[in-house]
Amino acid sequence: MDSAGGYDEKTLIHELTQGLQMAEQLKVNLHSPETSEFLIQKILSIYDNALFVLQCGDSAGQPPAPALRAASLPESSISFGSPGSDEFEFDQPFLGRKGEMVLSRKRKGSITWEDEVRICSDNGLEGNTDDGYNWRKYGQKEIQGAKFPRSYYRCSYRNSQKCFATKQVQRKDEDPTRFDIVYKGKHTCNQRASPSPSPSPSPRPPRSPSSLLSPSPSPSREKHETLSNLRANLSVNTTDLGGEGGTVPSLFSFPSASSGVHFPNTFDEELFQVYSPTFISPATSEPNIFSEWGSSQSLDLLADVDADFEFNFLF
DNA sequence: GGGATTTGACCTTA
DNA sequence: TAAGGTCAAATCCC
Repeated sequence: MDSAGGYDEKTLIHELTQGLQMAEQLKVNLHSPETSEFLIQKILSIYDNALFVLQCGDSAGQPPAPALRAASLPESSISFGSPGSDEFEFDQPFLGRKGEMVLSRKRKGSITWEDEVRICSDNGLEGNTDDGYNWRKYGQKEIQGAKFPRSYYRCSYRNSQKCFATKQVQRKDEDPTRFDIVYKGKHTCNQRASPSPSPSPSPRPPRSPSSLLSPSPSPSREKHETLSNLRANLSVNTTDLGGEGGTVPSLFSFPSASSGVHFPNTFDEELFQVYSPTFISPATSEPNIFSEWGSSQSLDLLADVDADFEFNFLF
């Protein structure tokens, strides 16, 4: 159970502490323009949220809708693995949100980033984890130790545009209103780049309430509405990120970084070149879904970052 | 009829 | 060898 407030005093202190840490990291990383820019974005975001919390309190028991907040990166952990592969493999075992080691049989290599999405069930959006992309479900699997099955989705444009992005959606055991969404691979399709109506395949709504894990693809207009609804009802849980164990800070987590953010030489450039257009710059006409994911997004770089990266992210 | 979902079987990896 | 991930035939829905 989350802290009832979500954004209580403790959280506020945590936010401010994070901001302080980010400022320190900024001081260390002034030589890197990209890193500096990123850290500035994060600091602004953190303090923006802190102010918002102070101003608005916690009337709804949930963080404020983050859509307009300075956001840059998805609430998530991102795992980087071996380079040069366009296959979307899996991340490393990682520390869970409560600090426990998540044992998984995931494959090494490639990039994943994980999001925890809370879906409110009182507005008909339950199970709608639409993130602006069109996904096609290709599998569902019972996962050991998990109460709910995991659903597997791939980009609807896998064939037509050779877009090999995939995602996994897992309803959380402890809170069925929340979903862990693990994105794998990159979108090479144009479905978010162009605001024109969605090309075939024509989307359709979920066929039944049982498809709670099926994000319903929708036409762009409906998608906008859906996103608007999500914006108002989607929250990203950050309260238990590193909460109890404290080993997974809600902002940065670098395995080898003791005090400051340290980007491997090839990493920071790749990261920012790749992510900036998507996560930081609201350049696209489509709503930047990642910018809606809240104020306290984290970017956890958890896996092997000792290799050169050749990834090209095209969202 | 075409496209999406379901689901059991098969494949891959640790 | 077990578990996670993917395939593909069957089924459903518009």
